[in-house]
Amino acid sequence: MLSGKNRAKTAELCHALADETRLDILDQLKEGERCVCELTDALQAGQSRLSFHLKVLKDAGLILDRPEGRWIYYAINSEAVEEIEALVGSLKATRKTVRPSSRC
Amino acid sequence: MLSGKNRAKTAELCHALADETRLDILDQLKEGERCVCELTDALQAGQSRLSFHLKVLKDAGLILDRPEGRWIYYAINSEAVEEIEALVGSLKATRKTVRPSSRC
DNA sequence: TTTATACATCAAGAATTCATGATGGATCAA
DNA sequence: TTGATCCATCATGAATTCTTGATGTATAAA
Repeated sequence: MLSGKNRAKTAELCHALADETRLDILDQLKEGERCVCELTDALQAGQSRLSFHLKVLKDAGLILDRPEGRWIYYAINSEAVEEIEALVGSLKATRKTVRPSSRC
Repeated sequence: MLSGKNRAKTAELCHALADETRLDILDQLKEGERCVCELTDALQAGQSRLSFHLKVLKDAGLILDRPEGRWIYYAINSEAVEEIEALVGSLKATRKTVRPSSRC
């Protein structure tokens, strides 16, 4: 069951994935880590806009950052992707039986 | 890669899952189909509020509805859950290699 | 036919999210 | 030290989402 923290965590993770710009970012990161300026080039998006979306992804735990000199490299956190995959999978119906009761 | 329609579809499905009320609904439907009035009882939520969220879930294809007399029974669409599970899974990093180039 | 129930939908406002441009800190090169 | 680059963050407004209460339709019971 999705109770308490799981439900909130699932909502947060799904919200992070519920935006095309963020999905584009993740698609780029699938190829390997990237810094923000590379992403602005690849995605034709403004810097502050990408920073905003990167923060959403990072707060949700979906990406990791690694500062190096002037740059900050972002990479997918595969553990988090697997976590949300499992949470989503847990939504599948368990019973195939007909409804148990009707009280309306 | 998440290109075009897949990206939009993923965003829509994830958006549908990015709300605690809707996750609560799905959690109820895991036990079997339910009508709206049963959900209002179980979730302590107003009827128009549930109708709103049920519509979001239905538009995304995550639930199916079956009218019967005065009632409308909703049920999880397991195919859609599996679809989004696969789409989310496709976000996992493919390369483990170090970044290929730096041009900033 | 009248009344009650189940549900969708609408209208209005509150809350949240997103985009854009500006500002500032940190790092590095000159 | 000066200037340039990379990035986060802030401020503002636009857009979207969510909640609530009201209205309307269909079904079924009285």
